[in-house]
Amino acid sequence: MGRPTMNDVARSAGVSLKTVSRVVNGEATVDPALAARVRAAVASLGYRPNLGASMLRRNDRRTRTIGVLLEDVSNPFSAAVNRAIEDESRGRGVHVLTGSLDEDPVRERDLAVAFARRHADGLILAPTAPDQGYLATDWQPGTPVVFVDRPPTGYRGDAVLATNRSGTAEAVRHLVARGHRRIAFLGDAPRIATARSRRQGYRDAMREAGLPTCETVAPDCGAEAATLALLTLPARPTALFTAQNLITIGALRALRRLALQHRVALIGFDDFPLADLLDPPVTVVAQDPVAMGRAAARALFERIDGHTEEPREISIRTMLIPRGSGELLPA
Amino acid sequence: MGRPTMNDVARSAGVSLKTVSRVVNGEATVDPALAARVRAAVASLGYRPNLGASMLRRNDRRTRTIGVLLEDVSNPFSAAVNRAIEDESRGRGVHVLTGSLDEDPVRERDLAVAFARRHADGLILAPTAPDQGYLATDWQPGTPVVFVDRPPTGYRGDAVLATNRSGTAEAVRHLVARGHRRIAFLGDAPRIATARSRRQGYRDAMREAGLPTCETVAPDCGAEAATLALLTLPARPTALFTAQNLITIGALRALRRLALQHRVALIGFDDFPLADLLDPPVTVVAQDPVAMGRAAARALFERIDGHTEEPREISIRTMLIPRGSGELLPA
DNA sequence: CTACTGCAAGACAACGTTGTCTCTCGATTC
DNA sequence: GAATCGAGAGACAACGTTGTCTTGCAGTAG
Repeated sequence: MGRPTMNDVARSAGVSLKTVSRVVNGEATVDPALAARVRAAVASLGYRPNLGASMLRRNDRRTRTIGVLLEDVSNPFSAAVNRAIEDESRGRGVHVLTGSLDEDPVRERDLAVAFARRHADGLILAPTAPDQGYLATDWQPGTPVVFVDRPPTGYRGDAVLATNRSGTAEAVRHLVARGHRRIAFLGDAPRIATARSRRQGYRDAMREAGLPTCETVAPDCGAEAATLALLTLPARPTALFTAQNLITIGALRALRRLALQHRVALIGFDDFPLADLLDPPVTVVAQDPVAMGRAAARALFERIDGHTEEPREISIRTMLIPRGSGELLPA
Repeated sequence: MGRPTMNDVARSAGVSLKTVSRVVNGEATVDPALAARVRAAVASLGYRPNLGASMLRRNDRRTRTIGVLLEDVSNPFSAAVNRAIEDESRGRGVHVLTGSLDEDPVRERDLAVAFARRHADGLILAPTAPDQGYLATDWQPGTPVVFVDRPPTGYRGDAVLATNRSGTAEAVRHLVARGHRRIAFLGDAPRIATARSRRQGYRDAMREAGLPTCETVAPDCGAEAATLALLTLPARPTALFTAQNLITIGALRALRRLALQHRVALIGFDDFPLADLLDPPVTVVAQDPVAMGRAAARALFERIDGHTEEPREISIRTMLIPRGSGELLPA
């Protein structure tokens, strides 16, 4: 004997199947006495409606589930986006299936397919594959996709992006204004869209100031080594811009190691907890992952509700938070 | 016209519905020529099986979905647990529905009910309600629940717990061994099970050493104020044990504010990023959230696979990581 | 040449629910 | 007092799949 069904409840209450359905769905056209009998039977049998079966039959064909694919739900940025999406979904009775991509294009595609099979009502995706063209065949046409953090390639959809380029340019100008002329940029591989935008911002500001650029690609795990190499150059930079969280932390370690943390300025992209408790406190270009998650969820739900305008690009402003490390003057 | 169904594929390939089903499910008893026709039709129509309908009819009645309810998927501990569960599920083709409870018992129950309606195959729960007795009526009997981080009350199930009590006692002994006699404990309200265990560990060690206890309940948001109050007492403690992440950080801020960070020792429960870059580096009792998530997921899958032994309690060892703040000597 | 075997493929019911149609019966209207 | 109406309740089909049973047909043995 599996779990009880509406039929079991109907038999137990001595009414028809359909009457149970009406009571369970709160339709008003049921005699209060019958409704009470039904509710008693529901309680005594421990009946619980089968959402899958109900979905199958209903006209709106909604599973009230969305898929969320982020870089890694355990990193602070993705986790905050994830949480904001959850909060935005809660009020609508929508639940969230999550997946971490770890920069793996195959996983991105596999999980998109898996969520499509589950008939998710929509997808929020921080793309990692070089191209999202596969969505045209693997994702259900007509079911909305909203991109977050990184723009899509080869597929059209709303995108919620931080002001990567202008935010970085602002930070570099901040360094220039304090007299720095040798400002190095440490960033991710240009394969990643956000890395490209931030690099552009750096170049914008350096060109404006008529300064030569100095760019390094720093792998997440090798950021400390890359920074050490940079800082032991003959004409070492007097300021660093680190274009991503893990790189910032690697750079901090390198500066600490060389006891240069009070002599070389540093601004990092993306805020992190305790940045203000370090010595010196770390100046950052803060993103607003909560606003990004919220905006993405809202855009998705608008589409799910039938909005059918041209895809939009929604910018979430970054904010320069001066704390000390970015205000150090050149030696 | 909605998305194509097996029937559409069958018509398009000129075969029966059932043959399509066989091909889609990879059954061997289909003529290769027919199978090829079916596959072509699947591709050309963009057919994607409806997992909900399939679930409904299949004998095993599995949704290949589990529910995960944690304190807050954006806090580093929960996020790491969440990620470990995801990794453990991936290989089994199981997807994860997540929810954040924010210490709200109502939300715990509501989300458990919602996941039950969705026929999740199992639930991993970090309980926040004072009692999980509701599961007996609201959760499907026979569908497994595994508890993580905190033990259940009023319901039996496997539980994966950190060594809260012994880990705390070890840390307090560490302080005692360095000559501290006035050691204060700052912890969460005793409503929370882990807070109680850690408090017990503190009492164990203090009694062992014959020292008087000094305990404060510090709300997450007011940890800094609570610490300030404690440190301005006439006979102020020479060492602090903070029983939780946010409290540790509040205490750090308070110590910094009073410029006591090099004079009052501090050990915190639960590690956090950058603890080693602070001044002084922060000694912690580290939990292993990845091991906890993994153990919980494995236990759940064993139950789903039919294991039916007595519920177990699985301990995940904490580890004292001496970094500096816990090795300061009393003034 | 007939009867039997085996296997591929189709017909049909069923999973648990909701949409639609029909029926009954009491209340309202002229 | 007969015709009309409305509302509550049930019968039945349908959603998209899979389990089971039946059919048809080729191959084999007697």
